[in-house]
Amino acid sequence: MTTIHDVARAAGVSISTVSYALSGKRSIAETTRRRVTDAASRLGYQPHAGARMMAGTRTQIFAVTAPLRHDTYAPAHMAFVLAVATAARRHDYDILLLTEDEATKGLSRVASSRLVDGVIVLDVSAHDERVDLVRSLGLPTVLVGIPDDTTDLACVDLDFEAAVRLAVDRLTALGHRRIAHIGHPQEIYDRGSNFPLRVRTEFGSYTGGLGLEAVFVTSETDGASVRATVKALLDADEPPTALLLHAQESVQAGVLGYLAERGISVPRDLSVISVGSTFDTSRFEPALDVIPLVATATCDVAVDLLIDSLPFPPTPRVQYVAPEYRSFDSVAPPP
Amino acid sequence: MTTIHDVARAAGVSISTVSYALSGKRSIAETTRRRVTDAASRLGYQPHAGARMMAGTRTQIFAVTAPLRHDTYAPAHMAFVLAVATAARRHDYDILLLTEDEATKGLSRVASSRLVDGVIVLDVSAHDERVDLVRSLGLPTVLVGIPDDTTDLACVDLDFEAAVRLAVDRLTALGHRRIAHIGHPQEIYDRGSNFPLRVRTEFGSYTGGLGLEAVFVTSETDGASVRATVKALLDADEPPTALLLHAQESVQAGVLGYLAERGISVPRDLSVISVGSTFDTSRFEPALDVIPLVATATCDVAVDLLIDSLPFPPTPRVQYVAPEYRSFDSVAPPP
DNA sequence: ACCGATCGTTGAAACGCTTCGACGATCGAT
DNA sequence: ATCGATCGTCGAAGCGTTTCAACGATCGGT
Repeated sequence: MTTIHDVARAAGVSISTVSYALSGKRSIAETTRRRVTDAASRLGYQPHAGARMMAGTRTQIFAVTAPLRHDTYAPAHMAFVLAVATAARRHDYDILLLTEDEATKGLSRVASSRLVDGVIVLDVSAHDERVDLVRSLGLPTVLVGIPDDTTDLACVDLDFEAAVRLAVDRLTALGHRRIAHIGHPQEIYDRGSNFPLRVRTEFGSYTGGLGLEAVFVTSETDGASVRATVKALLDADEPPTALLLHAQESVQAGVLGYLAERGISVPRDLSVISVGSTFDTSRFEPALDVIPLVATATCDVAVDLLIDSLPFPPTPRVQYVAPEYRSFDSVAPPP
Repeated sequence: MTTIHDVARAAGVSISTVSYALSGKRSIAETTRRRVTDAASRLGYQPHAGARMMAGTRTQIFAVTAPLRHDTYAPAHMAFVLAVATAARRHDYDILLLTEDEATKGLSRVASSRLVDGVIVLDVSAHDERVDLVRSLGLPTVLVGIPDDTTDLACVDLDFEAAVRLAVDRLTALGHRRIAHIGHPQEIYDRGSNFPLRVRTEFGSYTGGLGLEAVFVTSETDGASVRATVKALLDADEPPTALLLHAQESVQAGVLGYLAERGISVPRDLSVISVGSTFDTSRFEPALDVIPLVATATCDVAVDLLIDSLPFPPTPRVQYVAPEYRSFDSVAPPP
């Protein structure tokens, strides 16, 4: 292993000069700096992580806690973890993965052992046990997702409310007055899951404010339930002319399958928009207009927030990421 | 932050006594040990990770590299990462997640900065660029999956060959003589993906050795291709009486869907076994007998191998995890 | 030609831990 | 009673880095 001593010797300077030359924390003559960086890269010098943690104030590691609940959609989950890792690497940070059963114990442990400089908390639910913990830990932390009580917390999330309004506006602009929102299984709402609730609530109040006829329905995820849900919706006296989907991939696919089966054409007979989806709706048959939940967008913001505040906790705030509408021609004026 | 000094003062002993009492590396009088451990837990003492790395030889961190290819099945991927993390925690190890674009650069970095004590390489393919790297790094490493050239490497994987034999034996015992193996898309085999090839090869040679009529077919993952593949199989002159499935979840579901559509009853008309699957085949309709690829089983072995060898690289070897047959009544004698 | 400021560089301290060598006390064997 | 071995404890060195205080050299202003 090559140490800072080796580099110093090779460059013919003292170790402090090497340290300053590489960190840029003091002015160093350009020629000296070159000699040092050359020697360093020639020897393949990498500072000893432990020594750096010990002497400096940074560990260059973030902890990420990402609970895997039984109804977690693994691809999205993975995408968020990866997005955090990628964003962190851009700032020379590595990611320490804390598993669910370690969510609290693990956080305390890495905090008091000074292993990490900060924490990214993923998939935050309305009442999340990790929230109180990070508050008490005083470790720089950013939450991805918004809990009920955001006191003292820095949170980042897609602006689901704006996303709903964006979708509804698009539909009303085309003349739709009767819109149905198909959501997640009931259990999700009961448990206080974060954004499904926010979507549902905003859908209710925004359409209400506009004087629209709006219906909200939950649906279990199995094929039969999905079909039954959509059937009930379409067989009503005054069926909706547009659907706002916020549910898992298989459910949305199931809805489209059932529509095709009944010979209902999208968007001619019925307009459909997918909101807050983490998967690719352009590969559906037919492709669906979508206001996606983009892992990279959200996680980039979260990591930037954390980096900027170091070594202190970020200023408490709720940072919304603006929604973006992606059109694949699944909406049209009502028939 | 409470340091070893604080504990020493509280317990009325020297810091070296604290260190020995907590590590157990020298004999300490029982009463002294008690005083120390009491003080430590009372003060909530956690050794400083950096200091420990610096002084000791262990960092208590493993790196995990888990590339996310475009055809990676995310739930399985996640399950393996989690399984490694969980197994590692049992030995007081944390997991540093290396993302795909960092697969090689990241490995070198954590190696030369002495950030990790070892590496777990997940989802190894036949010709994996990470393999040469870990060989040259000399860092204790265990691969999950088996590359073509295993020289100097410690590898762990399900015994896919034995799994195939187990499945075939089950079928022949019931009297089946014509078995078809539906595999992954052609691309997967072309790329040299590891276990799909091993399954295909063993299926060919084992059924050949038994004098069975065996067919191997690939299938793209879209619904139409799956249906076409199965149709061709069943419309042959002498159609198979049993299917051995080794493909992704949607393909296996598609096969079952098409069978149902054609009014073919499993297992009355056709026996079906799923091999090396990472998902839950018992929730299929009908449920499928399966020889699963269990993430926890494999990763536990991998982590144990690594832990046991520390601080040296593990003895090179290929360690197979025995397959296990789980019956859900999807096989029966041929009609 | 001299003084103070600025610039580039250096030695040394400090970070918290592990571990080695040493030392007094205790004990069993002679 | 004496000696050697064993046991429990301790002081101090050392791990590789960052950073502070300090120092000589250079330079512009008088």
